[in-house]
Amino acid sequence: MPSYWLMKSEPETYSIQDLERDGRTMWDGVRNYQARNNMRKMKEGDLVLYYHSRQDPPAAVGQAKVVREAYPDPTQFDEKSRYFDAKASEEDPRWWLVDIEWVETFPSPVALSDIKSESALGDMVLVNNSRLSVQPVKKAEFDRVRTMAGG
DNA sequence: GCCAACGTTGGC
DNA sequence: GCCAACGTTGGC
Repeated sequence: MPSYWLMKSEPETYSIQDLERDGRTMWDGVRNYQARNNMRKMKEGDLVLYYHSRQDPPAAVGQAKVVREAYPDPTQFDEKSRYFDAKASEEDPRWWLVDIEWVETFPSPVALSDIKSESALGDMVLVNNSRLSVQPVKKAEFDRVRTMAGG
């Protein structure tokens, strides 16, 4: 049985349309331990709500699937990368990532305001800790958001 | 673009 | 190990 997650991205950086075009991507650049730890718990086949932050309105915009379990984020070793981390080494990586694959772009995105006004979604991490960029979601929450997205 | 909330760093 | 200073996130 898959687990469910929510991953945030600023659409200007990497949108659901970019993921749809690319098919799959490496979720690099996460530099928060809690978010990293969540990625390390992910299993192949887990499902992800794709969320656009810092857009108007912020919204859940689609669905993705974990296709490769956690491995070291190569950008932490790349001095030219903005994600370079001098304290990380190949022997002792700090940052991990997963690969995800596009599943669906929602026919109608579910705005944060709609999520907040849905009482069944009141316990979502999204509603209570707005900063965590990779977070667990309950199956019932995932299904509810999917239903609200129509189509 | 502002700024509150949160996370991290580093001096002590 | 505390906590002030700083940096980042992300809703508004």
